[in-house]
Amino acid sequence: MVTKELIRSGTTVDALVRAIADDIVSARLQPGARLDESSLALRYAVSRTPVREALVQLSAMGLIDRRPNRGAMVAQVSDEYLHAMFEAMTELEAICARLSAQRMTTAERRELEAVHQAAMRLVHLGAEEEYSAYNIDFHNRLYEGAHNAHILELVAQTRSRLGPFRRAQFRIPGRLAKSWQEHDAIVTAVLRGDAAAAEAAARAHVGIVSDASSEFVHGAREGSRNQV
Amino acid sequence: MVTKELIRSGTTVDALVRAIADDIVSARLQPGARLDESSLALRYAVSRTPVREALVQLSAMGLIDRRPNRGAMVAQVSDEYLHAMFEAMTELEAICARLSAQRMTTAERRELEAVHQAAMRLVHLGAEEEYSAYNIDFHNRLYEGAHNAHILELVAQTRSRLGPFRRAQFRIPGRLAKSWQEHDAIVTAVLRGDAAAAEAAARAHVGIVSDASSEFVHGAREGSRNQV
DNA sequence: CGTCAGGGAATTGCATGCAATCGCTGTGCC
DNA sequence: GGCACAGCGATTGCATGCAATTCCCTGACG
Repeated sequence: MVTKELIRSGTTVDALVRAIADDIVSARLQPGARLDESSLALRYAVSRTPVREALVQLSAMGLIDRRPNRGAMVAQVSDEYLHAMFEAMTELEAICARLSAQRMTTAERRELEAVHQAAMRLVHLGAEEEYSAYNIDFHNRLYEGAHNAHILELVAQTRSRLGPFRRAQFRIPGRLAKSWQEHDAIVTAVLRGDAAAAEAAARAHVGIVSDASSEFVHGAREGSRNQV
Repeated sequence: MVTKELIRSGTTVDALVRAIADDIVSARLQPGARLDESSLALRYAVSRTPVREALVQLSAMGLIDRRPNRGAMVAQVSDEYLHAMFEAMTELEAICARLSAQRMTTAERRELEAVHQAAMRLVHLGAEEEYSAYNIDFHNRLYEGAHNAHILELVAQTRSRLGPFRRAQFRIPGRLAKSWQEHDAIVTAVLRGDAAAAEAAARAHVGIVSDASSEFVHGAREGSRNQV
């Protein structure tokens, strides 16, 4: 393992959290991998103290599991818990869509539609990378449109924990067009201020994403069963 | 400030987290109060290292705010954010009620009804303390009946952060009977497996609790306005 | 041959010490 | 009289060292 330069923007601990979280979300560190303090300290050229604090934070985020006197490991997410997170995400998306339909300002609605319409081009081009960026932007707008800071936090948390299981969503053929059409249904309902329709559309949308990701996960795991 | 004996069941850090969190939730430590590491270390007769780790955890829980090189203070919750938390709680309760109606096992349904029916006596007696315990039990059963571990976590988090603002709910005259009747509507719907009715009943119930607590908070603050 | 007890290495948990940063106060200048 | 800057005290941030716990390996006994 090569020694890494730590980008110290802010405190050392924050930088460590970002670095390790990134390694986990990007699957460079796989679930179950042990994280011993000395190695991490050596690797990032810091002492064990900030490493420990970073591990505490990562544990609070749910990205790692820490047991007293037993060290830390990348969180093992059971199939059951993974399903629970996707289900929770579906519910949160539905709530945000409903509240967005009720509460978005005129400016927010206008921008949502603009971003969404602009993305139609990406579908035709089949630009997966760019569409993925738009997809994140689109959902963030729905989360923020709900005008509820706490729900925004719950969403952010759940999303970050789902991070390791979200890749390759748009690799499935035809997924881009389907996603855009589902977004379109949400946008239409939100613009009309139709809360019930927005909620229903959001629920249908995320449900499909969940299924796709879930299948991917099962494939990648090659049938192994894990527990929390 | 008197030195406290720390009940070390588990690790020192966990005990510290529990002790400090309890002080915050029980309002012995008021929002905005500074938490300097040396004082806490002295007070609980430990070194600054475990205190720091405890503060990191409390910060992750949202109970305190920590700024680099500036120390920690008990979280200042703005009225807006407080409202957001109550609204989020309403949504979570609604989800749990709906899922409980769909998913509770026969045993869970039976126990829910038994606990609920037994509490009728407490209403007649006006036993606020005991009713409060039943209330927590009742809601926990709904949260667990949803059979979704992640949503359970989101609920636990939100509840703990709402802790400081939840006291004295049942001091309002007639609140016990009203609460029980609202519970009754939820129980009836859940037992029937009527998801929509359960969700609606839960939404109505928590909404009222929120209002009651919110009023209490405003009174206690004597009109002072805070920010996150 | 399997099981259990004991000892040692490795790792975590906590204490302590030093360096760095922040905020406050006092002084000088405009 | 007010504002800016420098120095100082206090507090946080990080490094290091020691104590405590766990885990694993070895060996003896059933």
